[in-house]
Amino acid sequence: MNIGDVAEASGLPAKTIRYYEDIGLVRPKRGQNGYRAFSEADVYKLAFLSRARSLGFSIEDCRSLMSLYEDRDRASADVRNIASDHLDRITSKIAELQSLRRTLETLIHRCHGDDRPDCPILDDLSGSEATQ
Amino acid sequence: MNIGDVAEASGLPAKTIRYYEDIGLVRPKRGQNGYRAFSEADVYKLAFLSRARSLGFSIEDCRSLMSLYEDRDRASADVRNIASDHLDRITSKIAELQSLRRTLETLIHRCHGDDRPDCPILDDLSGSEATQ
DNA sequence: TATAGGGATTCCAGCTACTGGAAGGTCAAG
DNA sequence: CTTGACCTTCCAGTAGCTGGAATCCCTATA
Repeated sequence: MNIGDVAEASGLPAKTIRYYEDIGLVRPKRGQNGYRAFSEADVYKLAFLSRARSLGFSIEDCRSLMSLYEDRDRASADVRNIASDHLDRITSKIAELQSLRRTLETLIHRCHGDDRPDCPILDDLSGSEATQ
Repeated sequence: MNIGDVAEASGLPAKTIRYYEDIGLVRPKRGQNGYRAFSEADVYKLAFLSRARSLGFSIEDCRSLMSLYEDRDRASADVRNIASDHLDRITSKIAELQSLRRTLETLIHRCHGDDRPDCPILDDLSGSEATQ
């Protein structure tokens, strides 16, 4: 299979697939013409990567998950740890963004938003008023 | 004021302040020794930037906010628009992360997390089961 | 057979917003 | 005069791609 077909099958752009090869996530063979020749297993791996990335796992997480996936003797706890850590990061990111949102909502609410020049948002940013 | 003092006063690392000068967010004068010589206004600007960045505004947002801040005739609506757009981005990011979190929670919950090799998380990633 | 197109290849650069580090200049204290 | 803290510039790297240029390969049609 050529890269174009694999791109379609895995849902990843060809550019991304080349990049994944660069960083050693997949190692397709090469045909005589120099084209990458992907096996079914490669396509599978790329689909796996696509799904894992869409779940927000980092490339390094994906690398670990892939090697666990390929290790038929791994403990499911290892996988769960990676996922749990990821979940924790997501949870704190959500909390952080929610706090930000509350602050912004307050500021926006206080700003009359017309063509007068005085603006509580800028006042807050400049430190002349304490918010948050 | 030298960069070290400004760093302390504004809460930004010296490296970051130099970077902000590079990209034209501040333009401190220079002393005879080549050191940056920051005015009170510069310190003010940097504190403004620090606060805006901590609220998650992008550098380009900050650039706009700063120029609005310096324009005594600007309409508060302009500021409010930037802040509202930012709020919208934050809101959708939160929703996205929450959806991710739900999926991950489900997967983690289904994984027994012991030293047996079978793992629903990897099964999902490999596409052998439909989740989400 | 020439050519046109659609793919494939490599490599280089750029995105965001810094951050680390090296090599060196400056200043104040002792 | 030396020491150490501070400052300078410049280069490279972070994450994860993405765009683009120059070139090559394959297939089909005139």
